[in-house]
Amino acid sequence: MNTLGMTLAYIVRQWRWVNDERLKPLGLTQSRWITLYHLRLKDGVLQTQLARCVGVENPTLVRTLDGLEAAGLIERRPCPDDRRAKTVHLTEQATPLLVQMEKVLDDSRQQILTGLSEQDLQHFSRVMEQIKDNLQHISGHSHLSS
Amino acid sequence: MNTLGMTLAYIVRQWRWVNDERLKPLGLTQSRWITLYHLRLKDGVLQTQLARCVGVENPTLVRTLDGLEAAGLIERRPCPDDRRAKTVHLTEQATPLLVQMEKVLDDSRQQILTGLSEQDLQHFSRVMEQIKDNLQHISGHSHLSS
DNA sequence: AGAATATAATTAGCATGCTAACTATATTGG
DNA sequence: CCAATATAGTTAGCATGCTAATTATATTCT
Repeated sequence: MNTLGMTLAYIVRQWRWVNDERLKPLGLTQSRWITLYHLRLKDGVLQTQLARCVGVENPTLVRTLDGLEAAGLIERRPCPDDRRAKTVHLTEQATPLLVQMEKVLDDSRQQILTGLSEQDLQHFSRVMEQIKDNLQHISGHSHLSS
Repeated sequence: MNTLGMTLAYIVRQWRWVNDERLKPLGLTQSRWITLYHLRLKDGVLQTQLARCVGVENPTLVRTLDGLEAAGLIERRPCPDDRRAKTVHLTEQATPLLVQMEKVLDDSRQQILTGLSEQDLQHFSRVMEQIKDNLQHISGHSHLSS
């Protein structure tokens, strides 16, 4: 029956668990890592834009950023063009962490996708994209930017 | 890069959102539905076994069952063989709901998987199973029973 | 210009996942 | 038989997703 959806949810939870476990020594969690990952691509974006990239709602990102700011890994600066807005920046302390983080998560990814050919993964990704499109069509929004 | 994992997580959240939205009129949520679904297959199981089927930890299930019990959809009964344990049972009030629920979620599923052939889905499921196996190998546990 | 509306960030509070620690009972080993 | 250990259910508290409502500032329309 709907085993597909349930299995998918289970995989996502397990994947997060593995990542969280391995990021613990670095003082990171998966949600923090994802945010840093997107920040590295677009340092200095507005929060709202960052939330879109990460694929979460604004209040969700606010809390993640609070944590990262407290940990000294990012900085929020007032946006000169718009006094409501803030831009988000990586700090220097973040740089070495990013490298280690990358390595840890590449390892995880490789282990998790062991035994799957490039072709398998391409097919899998195509199906995922179709499902994502269908969902966005249903729900109306289209959160994710990238 | 790790877009695969992030896309997967996003899909799961969106899927849940769609289901929750549509189950709202029935007073249900996805987690409650999943629990009822498994209960229908194995009415009268022990909580711990049910948690395994659902694929969540015991405390997570406890809270879901609290909600379902308060809504009059399930019943916890003391287990005659083991005074620590309880068995979980669907109530009569649950029966009509199960039918409606099933219909709602079949519709969702069909919409969400629109445009994908049987073959696509089989391939997709094979890859999912491989990923699940890899994750279970990494994390040591093997929560999910079915 | 000024009123109405829209947008950026935040706060508050809910849902659902988790681990750690507790209580009551079973089971096992000396 | 009884002490040590294991197991079933629960509680407490954290993480991370969400929506609704707030505050401050921009934008738009008359």
